[in-house]
Amino acid sequence: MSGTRQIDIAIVAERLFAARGYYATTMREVARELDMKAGSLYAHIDSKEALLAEIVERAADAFDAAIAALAHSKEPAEIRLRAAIRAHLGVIAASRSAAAVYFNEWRHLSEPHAARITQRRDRYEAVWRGIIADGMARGSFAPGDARMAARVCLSACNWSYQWLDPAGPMKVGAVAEAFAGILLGGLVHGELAGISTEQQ
Amino acid sequence: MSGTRQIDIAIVAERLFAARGYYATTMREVARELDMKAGSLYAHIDSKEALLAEIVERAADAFDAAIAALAHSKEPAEIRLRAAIRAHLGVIAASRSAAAVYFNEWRHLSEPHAARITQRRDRYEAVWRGIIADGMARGSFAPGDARMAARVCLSACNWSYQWLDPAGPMKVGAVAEAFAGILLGGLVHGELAGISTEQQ
DNA sequence: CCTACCGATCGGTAGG
DNA sequence: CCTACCGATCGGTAGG
Repeated sequence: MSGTRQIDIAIVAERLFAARGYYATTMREVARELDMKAGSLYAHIDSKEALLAEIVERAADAFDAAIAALAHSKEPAEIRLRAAIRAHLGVIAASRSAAAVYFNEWRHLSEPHAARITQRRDRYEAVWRGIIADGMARGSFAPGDARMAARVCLSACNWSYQWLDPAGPMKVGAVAEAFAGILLGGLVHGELAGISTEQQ
Repeated sequence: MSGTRQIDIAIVAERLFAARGYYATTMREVARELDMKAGSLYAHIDSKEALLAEIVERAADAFDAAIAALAHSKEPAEIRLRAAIRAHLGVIAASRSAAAVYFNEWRHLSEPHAARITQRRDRYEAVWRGIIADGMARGSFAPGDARMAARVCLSACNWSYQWLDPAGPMKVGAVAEAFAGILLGGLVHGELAGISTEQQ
């Protein structure tokens, strides 16, 4: 279940699943990068899908862990949201391929598992929504639809996995500051009112 | 090349590619939804990949067309960016599955084609960057890194394909207003300075 | 961890 | 547009 060889396999699979996609990656490719034969992989794993499940679940763990301390913090909402942005981008930067698999390939999990991931993602989003709703309630953010505002923030942060590169010219902390500057600026000073209830 | 039957095939393929992914979708599934046999598809299309290429290219056309008038408009940057957000979300809402294929499956195109799509996407991003740089130069947006700011805005808008639903409780126009409220608020009033050049 | 292999299925074609 | 089929390749297993 957790031998060192099993970890090697997961690392290679994570990279290939991220680069080519789950279905486009064959177990023969995974084996080849480890100088093994495809059949030998199954001494360490149960199935290709179990491998995907493990990678996705571990990525969800990383996101959860990164904001766990913020969920019930008593800090002001601006501080908490800024920290959440930094944490979220930090997880992505620390493992772009895990993030890519988490965001793109989870849907290839079969049914009890896919629903579980959706549920975890909903809970994660609820933490962001809670921070923003708190800021609106206390008046540090402009009043508005916290659910939609959380989605705007998370959408921006999620997509960054497409281009965020820790080895790139801009450090992850600087990218997080840019995100926070715009998103917090918008939440504090933007015109969010009126987007709340008048929709049908 | 463009018979009505060929369009039917593209419509079905677009939906299945979006729902299951390119590799996970078989030509037999596409055929089955059209009450055909798999082999018969090839009287109308050249290959599975050519079908993907057509869908992706058409989606890129839709995004380009939606902001074409904004690229060289003389309007103020706030107006243009707001219009770009509305247009972008409008394209996604009008065809979520095309957007999903465009964002997720283009990488399965083989090489001259994949590079072409990357290039088109870069040019599209450059229009957004141009609008934001213009706003910063004229002082209607806070000074900062226009490239990064454009990425924040586009990242938020792109990810919306994951949940934006024209049949949902919130109208697309209202969603666009929420996006514009936060993103424009952040660009106008946010703290964007200092994120520009001091990175490595 | 390998050899050898299995049934299933894939994209695509030939010939009508 | 169908029948019939092809070579290739897939995830996975048996038996060592």
